[in-house]
Amino acid sequence: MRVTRKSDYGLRALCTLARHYNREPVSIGQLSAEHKIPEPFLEKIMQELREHGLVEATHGRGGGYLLKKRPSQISLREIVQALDGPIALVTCLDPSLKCAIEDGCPTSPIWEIVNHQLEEYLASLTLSDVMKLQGE
Amino acid sequence: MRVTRKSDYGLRALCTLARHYNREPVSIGQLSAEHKIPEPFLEKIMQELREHGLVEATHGRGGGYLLKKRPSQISLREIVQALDGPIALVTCLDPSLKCAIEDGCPTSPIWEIVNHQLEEYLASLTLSDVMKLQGE
DNA sequence: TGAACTCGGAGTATTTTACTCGGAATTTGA
DNA sequence: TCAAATTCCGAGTAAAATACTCCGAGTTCA
Repeated sequence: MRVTRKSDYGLRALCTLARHYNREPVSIGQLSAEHKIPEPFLEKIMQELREHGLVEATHGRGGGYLLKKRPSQISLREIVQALDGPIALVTCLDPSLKCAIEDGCPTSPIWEIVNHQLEEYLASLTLSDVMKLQGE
Repeated sequence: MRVTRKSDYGLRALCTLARHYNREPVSIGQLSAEHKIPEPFLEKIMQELREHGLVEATHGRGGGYLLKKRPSQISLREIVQALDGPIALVTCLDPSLKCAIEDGCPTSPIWEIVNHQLEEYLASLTLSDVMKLQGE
């Protein structure tokens, strides 16, 4: 029942990018220094976020990453899905796998409900909510 | 973002025990056959559930497990906590560990909220809800 | 007394997570 | 035009968590 460190790190980095929204790009070096995240690992994370359309990168000197959408348009759900893959509380619910027990699985209905609830809740929270909570 | 197989298996086994509530105990052998769970693994799971007061065991021939409380008194939260440990979406929130970033952690407030929401939701669902959803 | 059970501790195998490494491509400034 | 600063990409490795197994001992009952 845990989000991976990738999602945790990713969210932290995105917070910084949210602060820099509409300003100069932020490099891996800066991001990893600010959040104490190992550089090469964060590099992978940012690449995945880019592949999923959450950030964009500019190459070369002075380059780095920027949010591709407004902070209020980026939900926790997108972030977690981008970095951890589909949200599936039990393997049954992972679309890339199939449930071992074809039918009459006694527990999948309840997990489906919980899973759906969780997804919706994560979808309702955005980077700007995260920012708002920061000062407190 | 996944519940371990222990919780998944545990819930399945508890469903069977719920059907047998106030009847004869059910052995590991029966439970593992019904749900196709490896016997020695299920044995461990049932032991943990017993240690957490969710089931009770009777030894010897004809023995096995029974629910210790009514199905409507056993929540998904208890089950998951018994088998997977504390519900903590990020390591920050695990009471047995401490957050690496002492203060000013930018993301822990939001995770705390999501975590709390999830816990409450799991607490609101009980074994009898799981049973009700089964037939459908 | 022996078969059908659980108990408890200590192990192992597998999978997932958390990272590292190195070389190529791109951009900018001196 | 060259060197520094950056991302890109593919392939790897290390560590940790999960998913199990094994075995000997204790209980209960017929």
